[in-house]
Amino acid sequence: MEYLVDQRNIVINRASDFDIEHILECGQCFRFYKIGEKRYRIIAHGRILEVSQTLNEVVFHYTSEEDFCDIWCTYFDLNRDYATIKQSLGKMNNPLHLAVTEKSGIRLLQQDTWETLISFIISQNKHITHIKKLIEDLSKAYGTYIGTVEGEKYYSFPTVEQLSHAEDEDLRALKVGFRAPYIVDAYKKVIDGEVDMDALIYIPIEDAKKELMKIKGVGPKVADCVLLFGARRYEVFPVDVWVKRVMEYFYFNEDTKITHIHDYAIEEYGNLAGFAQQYLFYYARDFQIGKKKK
DNA sequence: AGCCAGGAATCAC
DNA sequence: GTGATTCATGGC
Repeated sequence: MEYLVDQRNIVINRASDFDIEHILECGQCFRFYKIGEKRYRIIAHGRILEVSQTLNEVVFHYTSEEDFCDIWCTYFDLNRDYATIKQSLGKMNNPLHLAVTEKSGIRLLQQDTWETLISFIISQNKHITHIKKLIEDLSKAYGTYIGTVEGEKYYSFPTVEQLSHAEDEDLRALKVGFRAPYIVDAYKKVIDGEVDMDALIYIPIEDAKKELMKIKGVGPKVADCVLLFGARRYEVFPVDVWVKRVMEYFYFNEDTKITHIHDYAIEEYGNLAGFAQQYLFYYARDFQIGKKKK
């Protein structure tokens, strides 16, 4: 996308298929804070960024042209043509058309694989609000101090090395509960090379999934999330409670096994499965699709 | 107040 | 191999 440099702000006019609220609130990332209407503070790649959006423009605040080109352009996936993706998905069937229309500003962030691994290990059986808190606490305890904005101190997500200083009991003190040994197993296997995070980007998708599932506490769903949100493997389809509900609601009309939903979606959506999943997930969660009323 | 959460390990058969 | 139970915690 074309952009302007305005002092320390980068301004994108007529940003297409970009809604900062959709991008951040769709459940793919956790380290962001809403500080106003369509204005967010984001912690990523060891930096603090603010993004605001109005009808005509998106502004990346307090950054440089260098960081915008080297980091944020990639992070926000700005060079991908989402209009074509949505067009392809939208004409597949009605539910997808509905989801991509309603959540038209989603872009899949290119996040750090290590951060997504630990984040989604933590995510299991938890509400998103609590996941965000735990990741923030983990960053405060083991990450690097980045800076202070409006009296608030911010810390980067801990590296493998930094997190390796946390023992099981330290992690339990941070209230990660039964996930503590999972986090320990993750950094051990990454440090000793038993799990190669860098290879996830290019090895065959089934091998990549198996590689991640060597780690205790990493099953099919967490592995798929790491591959989709960190390793930009768009051919996966993570199935969580919301995706299960929305797929049953729109496609199956009865209780359906997760494995069947997964295999069906992979077949149906092909190399756009990951994108389809994210539109569906956000749509389902926002509108509480398929959730039992009290 | 109690239910449930962007699941996975473990156990029972 | 499939299905039920358990796990730790707190937001809603």
